[in-house]
Amino acid sequence: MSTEQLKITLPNGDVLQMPLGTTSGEVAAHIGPGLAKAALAAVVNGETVGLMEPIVEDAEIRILTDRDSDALPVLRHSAAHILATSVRELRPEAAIGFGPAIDDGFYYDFEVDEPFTPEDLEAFERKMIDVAAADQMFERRQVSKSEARDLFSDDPLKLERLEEFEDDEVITVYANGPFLDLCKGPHIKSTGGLKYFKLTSAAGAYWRGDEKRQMLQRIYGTAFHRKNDLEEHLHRLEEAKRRDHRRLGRELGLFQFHPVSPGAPFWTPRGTILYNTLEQFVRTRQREDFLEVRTPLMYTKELWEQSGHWGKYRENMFLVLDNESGEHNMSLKPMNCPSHHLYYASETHSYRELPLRFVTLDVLHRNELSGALSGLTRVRQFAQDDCHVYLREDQIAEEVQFLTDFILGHYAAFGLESRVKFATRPEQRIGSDEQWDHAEAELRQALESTGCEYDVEEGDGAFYGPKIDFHVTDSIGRSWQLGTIQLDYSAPERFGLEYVGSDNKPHRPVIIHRAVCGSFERFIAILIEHYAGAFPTWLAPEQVRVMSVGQDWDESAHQLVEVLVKAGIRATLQSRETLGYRIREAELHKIPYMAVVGEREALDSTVAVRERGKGKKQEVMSRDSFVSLLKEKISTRSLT
RNA sequence: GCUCUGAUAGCUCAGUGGUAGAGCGCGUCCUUGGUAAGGACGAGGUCGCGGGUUCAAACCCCGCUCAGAGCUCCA
Repeated sequence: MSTEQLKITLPNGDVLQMPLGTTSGEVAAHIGPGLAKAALAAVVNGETVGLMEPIVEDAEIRILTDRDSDALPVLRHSAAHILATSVRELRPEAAIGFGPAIDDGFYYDFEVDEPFTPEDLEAFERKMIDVAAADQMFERRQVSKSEARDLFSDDPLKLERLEEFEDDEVITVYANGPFLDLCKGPHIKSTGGLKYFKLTSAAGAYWRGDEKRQMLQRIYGTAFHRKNDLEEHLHRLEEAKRRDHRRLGRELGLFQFHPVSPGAPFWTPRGTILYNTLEQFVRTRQREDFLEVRTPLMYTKELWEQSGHWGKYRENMFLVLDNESGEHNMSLKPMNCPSHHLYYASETHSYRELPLRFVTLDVLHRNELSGALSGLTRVRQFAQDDCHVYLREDQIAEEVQFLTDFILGHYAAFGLESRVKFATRPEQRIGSDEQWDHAEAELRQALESTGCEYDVEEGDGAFYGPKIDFHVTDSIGRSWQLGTIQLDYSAPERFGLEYVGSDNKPHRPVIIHRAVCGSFERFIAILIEHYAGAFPTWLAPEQVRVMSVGQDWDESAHQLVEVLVKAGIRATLQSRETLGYRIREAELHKIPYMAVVGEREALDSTVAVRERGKGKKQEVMSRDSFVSLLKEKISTRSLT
């Protein structure tokens, strides 16, 4: 029997002739011994596969080494198996669930009687080192479903998964040493390929993510090809901890929480300045093109029935008892939309008036699950910079362009980099396919016309319409979803909204939901972490800390404070303790400017200015120059 | 909400079935300072709340509250 030849195309365009059934590992070896050694996996016709898998058709092939980010999930998935191998060795009674690679690493779920302790994790980690040292091969096998049933007869969770396959389906299993898993792979060659890894945490997780099913114990870990990458990753985690807004919020005295109102922040005087400054910034930017309205915080259920919230969102609403009827037939508002719709409907509108943009910064309440609350990023009471635009269909493109510029401009003011995502129809939705086709086309075209780059997220739209989501990346590379532009054809129907067209006939407007900050609370949390608490001058709760060298110069220092305050600058005097102590205190509180007054400065009306984080490098300037410098920084909202 | 972990001074945390500890912060006094901690003394705690076990509970057990991690990634 003559061997059939395969055409193997390499990334550089070279074509190799290899026999049918050649493995990608053999291809790598054919290219060179260096590559064979470095090879971890391969991409064959777009699919990531292990090196031992035979190639059965002509293929474009790319060998993955530790330089390819595509190779990381393979390593991490193998790390998950090595973890399970170790857990099975130390805790043989543990039933194995799933163990995939995830964005930052991997996890594996186990069903055990006793949850894992930190000591268990350490023991598993040590055992993983042994397993890696044993250099067990990852062997891929294909079996029938009934064979698989025998192989996994002791693994109830695997058996459950197995039953979801067709009876004649070929099942792939992977074995390394004593450990066998139902797994499509691919994996690295052998356990020895795992060198730089760490188990990070353990927590409960529902079997198959279903809260009605049993709780398994999940172990999280991460793994990298290179030591440097692991160290960088761990360093990033440390850095995130250092910048945690909950910690900085306490240290800098910005906000507090109290058990008597879970999920609702208390803003301190400093935090309130920060909040108000942000709010004022938002108001200033919206003064010309938006109409701010204040609306009630509480509504009867009739409104929520009309908006659809009573049916779909009631679990998240704080219902209020009406003493007269004895019923919970009112609710604090979780969103502003219905009140804006009501206001729109209260007058007859001409097509000439549109677009109309109503903005409300009121307090909203949403009853989030207690376990979901977290600092300022997930709260029960917050305020959105919430806007609803009422417009004609022919205005959509122009409006989306306007709003997109507006939103991106907001993030740029804080030095936040942004990314745009276009989210299309979700599975659960209202409205006909024709409506969706139309809405998506409109929105996409509008987005195209802005010229900004965007990713498409299929199925991620709101149930009433497609949307554009705005994500920002903070200074340590974490991504946050903030702003949104959502097209809504449904609410105008529900609320019977109309405008009078040039034909003197009623027409239905379209609504765009728009938020920029998301919520002020969350946005402030992001700012705190982004700046690590060192706010630019215009945002800093205290902008200048004035200190005298000694009490003899207190009077002079006090005069400087008065000049600064009169100029609208947030300045305070600190004259106790030694100068060194006060400098340290001001640095730790991340106050942008320290202004020192001593004999020299008092005599010629100057001030010695020290900038936060710049150490001893100081500049002596006239008091007028200092005031001008500060005014310039503040009015331009300088980020430096 | 569910699983696990935790809750001790304003903050960060140590600690033990038998009298409550440190550092920082705070107060008073001394020091009168030139750019990241001057010194002395002192005040401050129903050890989260409620029950139980015990001669004795802040410590052991149960419940509650609040907080933290996780509960989307699918052989």
